[in-house]
Amino acid sequence: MLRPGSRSALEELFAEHESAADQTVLVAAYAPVTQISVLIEGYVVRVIGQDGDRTIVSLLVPGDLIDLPALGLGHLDHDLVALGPVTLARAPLDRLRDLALSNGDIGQAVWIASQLDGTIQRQWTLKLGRLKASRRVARLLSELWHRLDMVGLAGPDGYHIPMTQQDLADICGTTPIHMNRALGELRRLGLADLRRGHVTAPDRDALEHYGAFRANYLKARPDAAVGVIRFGENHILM
Amino acid sequence: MLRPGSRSALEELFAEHESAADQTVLVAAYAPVTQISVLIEGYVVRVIGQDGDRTIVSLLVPGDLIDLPALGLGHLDHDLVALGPVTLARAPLDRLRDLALSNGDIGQAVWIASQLDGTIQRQWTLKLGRLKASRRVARLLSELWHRLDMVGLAGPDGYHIPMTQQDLADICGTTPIHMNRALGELRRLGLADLRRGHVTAPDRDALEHYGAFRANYLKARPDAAVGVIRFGENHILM
DNA sequence: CGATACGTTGATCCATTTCAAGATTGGTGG
DNA sequence: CCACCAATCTTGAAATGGATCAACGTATCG
Repeated sequence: MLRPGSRSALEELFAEHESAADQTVLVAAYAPVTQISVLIEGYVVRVIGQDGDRTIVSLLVPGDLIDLPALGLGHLDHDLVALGPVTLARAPLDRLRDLALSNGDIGQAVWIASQLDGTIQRQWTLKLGRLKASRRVARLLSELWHRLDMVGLAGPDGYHIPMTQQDLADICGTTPIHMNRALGELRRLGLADLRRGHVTAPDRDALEHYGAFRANYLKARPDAAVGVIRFGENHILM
Repeated sequence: MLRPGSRSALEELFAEHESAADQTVLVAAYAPVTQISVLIEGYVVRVIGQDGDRTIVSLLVPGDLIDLPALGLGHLDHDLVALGPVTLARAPLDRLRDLALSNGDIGQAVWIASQLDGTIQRQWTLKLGRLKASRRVARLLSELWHRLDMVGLAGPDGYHIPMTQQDLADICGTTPIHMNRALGELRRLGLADLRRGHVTAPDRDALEHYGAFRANYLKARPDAAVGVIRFGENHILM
């Protein structure tokens, strides 16, 4: 758990807010990174490749430190692109690094954030390696539902996220045409309905089961340092 | 670059050595992790799922900190399994964490190691999402070649690593039967030959091109803290 | 009211899985 | 040293998943 002093230090460090429009490239691949951002509102994707053959390798939700992979390396191996309009809170990379290295529980919190990201990435690798398209989407939707739950952005019957079928295809490694049919199958099976970014599912367990999803990988040990930071209206897990 | 004092502190911390046989489960998924290990000799894979539907989500080579993802979380979301006989150097998790938090350049080195891992993981996600089987193997072999080069374990014409076709299939998300045909295609194209763990490729550039592999993601910024630690005969990048 | 992006559907071809069987290799005990 | 066993590798044929090409519906927003 973050100590109150650490929490306020972080809130102060991330005081500067910023907005960006849909499709903005927030950080370009291999460009020097000097600021670390917390995603406050909206969604961001990690993208590798150009329009013709772009792949979305991660999806970030409010509360995520989006350019954390650059903390040690100084750059990202991918573009960060806004999925819909976004709001960020920025902090100088140097100052966050110093804070993480000098303050035990902040260092711990940043480690946990980084490694939960790694866990999710491995599960994406799993998803692509093992499942067919309709099960990949089911799994993705299940994972997102849990992650959004953690920051209070999901309802009991579903949630909203501005993804097109093209985006889903880029995430699940299929063509948009096939993604369309995969979504059709989920509807036909009564597992999930996704229209213009609105995800609804009558039976969450059935959806998770179809996507071979188990939520356990999204949780740190109970004794791990995790706290809640407040940014204006929003409170963010960290 | 690691300062000499930091280097000797690490060498002392990882003084305890240990060996394990092929297929040993070194660390089980979701079990508490109290020690962090550097892989000295041999290879280790991160495995999710049982024998029937197991997936290899990462492959670790000498020099890698194999249970680093547990540094913050306290456990791993996957099993660590020896691929062939291995030698490890172990350190208590607490002491490494304290060292990383109190000593700037060690903290930096551990961050870099962790984030290079993350980069590789994203590129695996990419590999599975975009490429067909024969190109996936080509890419995997290219990546491994570079990683082994970094620790002096690859030759000019190839390298050795004890992977069966079943292992390759588990890595590339195919059936072993199809993996066999994919390897056959690489041979037929004159790009790579893999027999009993011996990888040879006459034209490295051609192999990398076929696998759409660019080595840039494997490198940290030049100013990043990277050093070499010596463990008996072996010297390890860090 | 028309652009324009997004979603839907059909037909054909290629990649991959699945089921089934056989060949090669490395090691082990007699 | 040979015979045998078990694991690994190889090959074939049929069925499914997914890509590709092409066309058409349907929002949504100036």
